[in-house]
Amino acid sequence: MPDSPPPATPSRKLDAEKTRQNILAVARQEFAEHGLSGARVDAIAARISTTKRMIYYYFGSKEGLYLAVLEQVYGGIRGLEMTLDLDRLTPIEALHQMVDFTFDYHEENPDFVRLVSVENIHHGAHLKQSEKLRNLNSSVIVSLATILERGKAAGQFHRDIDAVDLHMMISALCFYRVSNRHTFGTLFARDMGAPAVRDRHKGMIRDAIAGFVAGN
Amino acid sequence: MPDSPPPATPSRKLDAEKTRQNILAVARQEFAEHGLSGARVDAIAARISTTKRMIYYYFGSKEGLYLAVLEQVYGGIRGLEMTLDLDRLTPIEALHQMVDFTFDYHEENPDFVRLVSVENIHHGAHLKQSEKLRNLNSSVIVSLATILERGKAAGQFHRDIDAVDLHMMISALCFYRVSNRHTFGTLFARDMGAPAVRDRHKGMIRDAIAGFVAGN
Amino acid sequence: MPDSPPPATPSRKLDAEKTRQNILAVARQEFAEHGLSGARVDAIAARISTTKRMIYYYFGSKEGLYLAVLEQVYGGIRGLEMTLDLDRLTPIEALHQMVDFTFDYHEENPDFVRLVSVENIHHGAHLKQSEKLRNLNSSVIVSLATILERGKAAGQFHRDIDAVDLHMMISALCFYRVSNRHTFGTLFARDMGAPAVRDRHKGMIRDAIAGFVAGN
Amino acid sequence: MPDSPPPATPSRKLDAEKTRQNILAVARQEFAEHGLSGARVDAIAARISTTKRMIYYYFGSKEGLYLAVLEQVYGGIRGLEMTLDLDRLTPIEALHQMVDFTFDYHEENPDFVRLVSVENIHHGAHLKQSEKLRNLNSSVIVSLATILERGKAAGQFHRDIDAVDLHMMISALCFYRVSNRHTFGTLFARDMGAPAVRDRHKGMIRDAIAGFVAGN
DNA sequence: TATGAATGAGATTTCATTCAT
DNA sequence: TATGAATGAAATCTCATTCAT
Repeated sequence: MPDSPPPATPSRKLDAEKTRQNILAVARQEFAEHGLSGARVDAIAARISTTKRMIYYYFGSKEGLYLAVLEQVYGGIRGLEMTLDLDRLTPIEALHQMVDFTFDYHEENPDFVRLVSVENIHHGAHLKQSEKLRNLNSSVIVSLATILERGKAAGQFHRDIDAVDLHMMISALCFYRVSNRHTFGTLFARDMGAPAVRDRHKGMIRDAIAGFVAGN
Repeated sequence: MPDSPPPATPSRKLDAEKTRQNILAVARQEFAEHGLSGARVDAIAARISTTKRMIYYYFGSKEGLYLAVLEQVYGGIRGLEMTLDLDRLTPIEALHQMVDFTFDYHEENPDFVRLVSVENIHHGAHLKQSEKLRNLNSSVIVSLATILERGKAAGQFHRDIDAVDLHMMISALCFYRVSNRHTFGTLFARDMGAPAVRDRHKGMIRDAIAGFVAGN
Repeated sequence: MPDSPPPATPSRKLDAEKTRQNILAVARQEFAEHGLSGARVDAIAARISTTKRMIYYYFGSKEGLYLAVLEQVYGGIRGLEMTLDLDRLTPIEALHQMVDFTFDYHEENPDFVRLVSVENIHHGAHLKQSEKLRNLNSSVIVSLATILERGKAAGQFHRDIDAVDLHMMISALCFYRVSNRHTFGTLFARDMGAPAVRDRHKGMIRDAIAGFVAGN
Repeated sequence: MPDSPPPATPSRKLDAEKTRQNILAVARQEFAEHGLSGARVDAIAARISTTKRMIYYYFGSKEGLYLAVLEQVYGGIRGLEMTLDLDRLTPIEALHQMVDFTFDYHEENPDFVRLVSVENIHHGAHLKQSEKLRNLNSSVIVSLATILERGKAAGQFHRDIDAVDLHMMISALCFYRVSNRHTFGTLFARDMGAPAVRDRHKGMIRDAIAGFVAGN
């Protein structure tokens, strides 16, 4: 009785948070791998250290868990975007940096790409319904707007383009390579994961975007 | 009474084919709407005049039906691509035409876009497994290669680019707008379906591709 | 018009009988392989030259077909039994001959063995219901009775045994080897199909039966 | 109220095991009665207090359940065989005991006989696939080998016979009476279940085996 | 006589979720 | 807070049989 009483509330809370994160990490993989409908609560349960009941305890339902995954995953990229320090670079360098970041993030996070695809199959219903996600102010638009402004002021960019549209173009080029890797790769006999292909594509996209913004 | 008597013996066969096509059309919508896992055979059955049993009679399984849909849908775009007559146009006009076709096709066939997304969530497993689909050699690559060659010969294109890579860029820009419509539209408060937006994007993509291929 | 008009009714009938036999042969294999419940009408249909409809046309139902198979199969062994000519042999030789015939028939007709097993799983319901089968007078009992009588008269057999019981013993020993081949063979690591095993068993059974009937 | 309060925590686990056993017992009857293909999961469910869902919860599939039944049933006879204490008997008494045990077990457990027949219709596929069943080393072979050895040493047995072959003969004679009860009984107008018949057969088999092993 | 299409009924199996302790 | 057992509802799929011509 005198020795090692169970530590009080704080550790409990830590354990709880750890459990939550454990579930979330496994769920992310499952949802990314199989989609919302295709993922199995049982499969997630089988891979976590606690029991299936905890999923419902912490997240209420399969959809609740999916939403939490979505929030975590979008939070991740938004957080990283904010760490970009582009003001010290020239407009062209900053734009290259932006493209490189976007390219690398998609390349390195195929789960993110897949989850966004999944969410679009569901018409973005969960994203629309999540206050947290709707309020995610995307610093990337501000960053791009600043770059465009500075480039124009410097006489280097002549294209009249909206920052959101530019972001869409960059995203499209970086996203598709990963999202459509399997169909495109199969139909055109390309190994979309090969390093040489990746590097070539990165250069192409950088050039295309820079050339486009520069205008003529 | 005198007009349109039921056709004689062949009617049976026509009915069978009609039934098949009927199922296929409904299935396409369901799979596009809910994905492979999310689609319900019952829901498809409920929308056709025959019974659920017929689905299995004609397609063997839910996956067999999905595969048939995929084959039909890919066959559709490949068929249209072959009708493009670009040889009479200048290289620049031909490239514009190519972009316009690709843009319009994605814009007008969101089901195609969604089905391709769905297939990628499944790692392109069905596409890989279908001999019919693997043998679909895309005339679009030949067309693009010809355009690039002619443009270079005419001194109008300076970019050294592979036709497949160029096709990927065009596709990416046209696909993403539709595939990621919901998440992108929500996060950046854009109505991706608005005619004005559509026209602006079409111009942007045309310019970006033309500029890129021209090189500098 | 003058040349080769389709031959009239007789050929029709021959074709019909041929079709019937064709179906029957395939059905026998299917029922022997999978049992009554396990056999698939579709599988049988897929293997016959005519269509599935013919099965129902000729046999009425799956059960009707099964019954026809059963009748054919029992008719086969009963017919052969009647060709045995044992009267010219000594009682002991005749008994040996009887055992050899029974042994060989089971060994060479595993389908018969399997069908009888299947029918027993169904409590012999079809056999009981078939007038044709109930009326199959088994000459084997008469043959055995005669052998026993002659052997006793000759002072060679001392055992007081009923011909039906003797037939059961012979059948049991010959049937089990084939019917339980898979479980027995697996549990006791014996290859029940090996020629050496077969020959040894045949000798054993002959000896056991002869010894038993001789009495002591 | 005062008596038999529900047991505390372990009750859950006991209930689970009870549920499992309950399903197993009913399934045994169903599979014995209708075979693997003919048995209906619904029918099994209808006879137990819990729902059909539980069958899948505990056994995974219809085949899984069938396998569990098979393992239980084979375990049953093997377990009993091990309780035979034959060493204190004379070789001849021990052999009689062995035959009697085998005879009685088959007579009293027609479900076992039917299940073995069913499994043979399926080519022993499940037995072969079950590690548990493949590892059931049958003490009966050792017992028989010992009896044979002792009998020979005592100059009472002169037959050179393999214990496995001897086991096959005993099993065949005991198994067939039960397995082929319906067809044999019908074809030869014998009530195979009648006590008088049973006793006569038991004596016959005992004599036949003893006489065979004794040799002459 | 022959046939391809069709089908109702019911089979097995799956799944997210909740209960009892 | 935690857990193993349980479950209703619905999903996919199968099968012997019949229809329309």
